[in-house]
Amino acid sequence: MNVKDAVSAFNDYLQSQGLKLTRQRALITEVFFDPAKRADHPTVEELYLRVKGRDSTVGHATVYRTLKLLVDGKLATPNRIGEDLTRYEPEVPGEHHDHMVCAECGLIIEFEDAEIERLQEQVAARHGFALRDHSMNLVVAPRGDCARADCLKGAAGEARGAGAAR
Amino acid sequence: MNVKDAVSAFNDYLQSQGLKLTRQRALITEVFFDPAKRADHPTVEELYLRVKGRDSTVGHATVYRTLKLLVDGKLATPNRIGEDLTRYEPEVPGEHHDHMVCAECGLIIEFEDAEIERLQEQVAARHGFALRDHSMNLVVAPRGDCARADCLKGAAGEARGAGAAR
DNA sequence: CTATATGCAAAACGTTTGCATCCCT
DNA sequence: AGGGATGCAAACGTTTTGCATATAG
Repeated sequence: MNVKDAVSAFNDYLQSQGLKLTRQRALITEVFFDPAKRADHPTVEELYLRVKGRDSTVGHATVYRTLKLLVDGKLATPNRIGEDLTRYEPEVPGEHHDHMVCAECGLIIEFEDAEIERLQEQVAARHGFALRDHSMNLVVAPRGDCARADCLKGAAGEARGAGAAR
Repeated sequence: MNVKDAVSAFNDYLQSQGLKLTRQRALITEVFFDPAKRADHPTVEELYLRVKGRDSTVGHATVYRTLKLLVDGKLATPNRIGEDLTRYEPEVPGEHHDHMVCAECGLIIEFEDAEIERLQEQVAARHGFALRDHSMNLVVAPRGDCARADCLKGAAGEARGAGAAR
């Protein structure tokens, strides 16, 4: 999903709700879906600062409010990966992935595993429920040294969709 | 792990750190490990209120500070199951489980699945990491009506109906 | 035009911390 | 006795909200 599609999808959502695509909302969405930053999971503050860099008049509240709308419109997902801050990640409709965070350097790796998801549904079913959503975060440690920049040393990119550093 | 063992284990930890087992710390630990409440995952506020019921002089800060010590001592685990609040759960050394939360009523069910855990290790290994820890939360919905006797639907205050609205 | 959105600053929330006092060991 | 520990309230950082003004459609 490129920037233009994201803004367009957001606009569709806004219109369906009788809301408006303002200059600020478009800008925030553009910055959030900026291809150069797609791998990270910004906090509201980080996103606010990036937005501010392009338009210093945008206020804190607008970023919070817009992020909430993006979540409602399924274009963003809040994620509490670490411990404290809420991070948001750009969402590509239809795709799903979980996270792996390196305990040494904090690198966040995305992955998906169909087999695990199948088992999750089984577990829910076993308790009489239907699986509606899930979150899974693995805390991992490198085997050997952690070289920060490329913590995935030796990680021959197998498991597809593992959009780690690139 | 019963109440007495928990307090004792906490005391061991405290002594190892040159800290003291005070009346308040013992009380908070007792309340936290109260068998009648072992299934739930109290927020700091909930625990504070329960403690306050037994000794109204205990302050907010002490509960926060003690909970942090319990976490350091591996007797408690912070868990962000729903969306907002941090919930703490009594930890039994050697045991592990994940959570399933009902989107309708907020009921939290604990489960463990060896197969999923095995796959998690595989995923980590596939990326060149060793699995150190993980958290997994399933958001589920009852099939049809929630017929569970322990369905918390309508139970204000406790476990807020996670997720749902999206 | 009118409903919605904005920016600001203040409020609200959970959590932490400084400090004078208190209490374990 | 003395180094923790406590309770209180003030401080904190994040997120929300009230309000007067600005703007999209």
